[in-house]
Amino acid sequence: MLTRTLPVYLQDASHPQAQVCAACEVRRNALFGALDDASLARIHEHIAAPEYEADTRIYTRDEPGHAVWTIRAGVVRFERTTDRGDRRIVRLAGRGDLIGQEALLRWTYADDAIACTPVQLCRIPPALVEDLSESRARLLRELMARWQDALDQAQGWVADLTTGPARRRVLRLLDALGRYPDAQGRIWLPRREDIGAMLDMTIETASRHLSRLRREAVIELLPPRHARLSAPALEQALRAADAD
Amino acid sequence: MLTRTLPVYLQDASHPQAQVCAACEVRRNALFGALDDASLARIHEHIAAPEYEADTRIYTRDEPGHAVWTIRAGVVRFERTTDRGDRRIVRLAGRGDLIGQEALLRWTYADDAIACTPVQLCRIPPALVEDLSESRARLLRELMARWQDALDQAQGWVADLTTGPARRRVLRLLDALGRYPDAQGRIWLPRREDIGAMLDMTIETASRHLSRLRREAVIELLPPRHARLSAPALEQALRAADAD
DNA sequence: CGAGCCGTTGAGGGGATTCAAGCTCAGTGG
DNA sequence: CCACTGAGCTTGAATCCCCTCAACGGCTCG
Repeated sequence: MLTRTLPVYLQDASHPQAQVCAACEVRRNALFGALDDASLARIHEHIAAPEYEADTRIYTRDEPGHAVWTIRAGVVRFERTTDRGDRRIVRLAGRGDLIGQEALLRWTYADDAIACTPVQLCRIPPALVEDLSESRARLLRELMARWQDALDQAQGWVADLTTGPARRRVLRLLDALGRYPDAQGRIWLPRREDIGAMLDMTIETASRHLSRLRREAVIELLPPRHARLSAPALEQALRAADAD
Repeated sequence: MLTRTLPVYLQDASHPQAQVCAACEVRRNALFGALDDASLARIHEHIAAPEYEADTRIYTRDEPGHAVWTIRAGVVRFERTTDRGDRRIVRLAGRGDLIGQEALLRWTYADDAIACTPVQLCRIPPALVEDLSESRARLLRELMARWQDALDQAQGWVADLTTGPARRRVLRLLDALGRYPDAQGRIWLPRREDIGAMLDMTIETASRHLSRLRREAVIELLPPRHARLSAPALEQALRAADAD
């Protein structure tokens, strides 16, 4: 059955994974669809095809990334735990998607990856991809790092800025804005309408909470569009909001 | 002043951008920090250093990407408009960050990028990066595409699944899950607790809205963990929820 | 059969939205 | 100089949606 769909020169390849890879129905949509059959033949022996049951963990956040995977079947979810302690699912991935790309940078995984349904994967060692891109490796690594940073930020945004009551979301936004101070140590404070667009709340709710934080001496409003934060007060307020 | 910090062989380079690039204080953290001075000298003449005032647009969603930028100073926000018509800010970027990476794939931009504060940028044509990575171009392109897809999904998650009242968020989740049907045309339906973790709501709220959608014949619950959607009813319910 | 997990439904309270009024401030023109 | 205007922000009151707390039913499994 299977061999009838294989190119002739692969029909009696020594390694059994050769047939699995060459016949893979998602290959044309998957990462290694970009490779020709000859290149594929060189690497297929290093690729495993593990399966996971529903609700089993594929990898764990902060764990060193030893593999990147392609999803051949099933649904995978990415989870994070907020400082407040509650679990947030920040993304889903399905057939044809690539997961654990951090491993190509030799980074630790940025999320917990867990099977939602029974899943079939292709497990690819990072060295395999690195071997294929020998030149300008440093620039490419930098580029991939930027991409991963952006993705990490986007997922962190979900976990931090869309979670919990309005006061907590405002505090976390101020914390994030505190990382971009200007020369005078002030932060850029968005218009209330923009805060609403960031945190999914009305301008009235944003205004009420900022006013309250001003009365609590967490923030000093410096209109227009600027403010000064009290780092200790902010940290304390964040801990209080996360504790509850 | 400036020339004193330059390597000798660059001090009298013909193109003025040579000095700007070589002296750039963010260079060691920025994308082209990975390049040596010789490579940098070859490309600097193609890099512009534009500035934007606050609240001006750097690029627009769906516009063909003709450049990728590094942020030298200031804060940039990424915006999307939900189907419902409201504006959502899905990410911020600051000094040292790379924005508009889609352009390296010759894709259109995935978001509106707008300056929050006055910003100083480095504008890099995609051809420059492509010239530097001649071999295995297709695999690298595939890889970058995966990265961008993941980022796009993460930002779309913010815009779609964390916006608006609970009923709307549940509907959008069902719509997303509808893209991963199994062989019987059923979808994987998360446990109520997982729906809560995805949409930032309690299991009771998730259950109430699913029950209501069942009574409205939008969804047929097939416990455990599965369901069947009525595509037309779902679409109609989505439009109704977005209209309001 | 009882224990435990998962899901559903109800009652009550609290927080966010909605609707509305009034404020500051910059720009404009009488 | 000051009235006028409009944008942005603040504050209040009423409403509504969602959360909290609680009880209960179906199901699996020891």
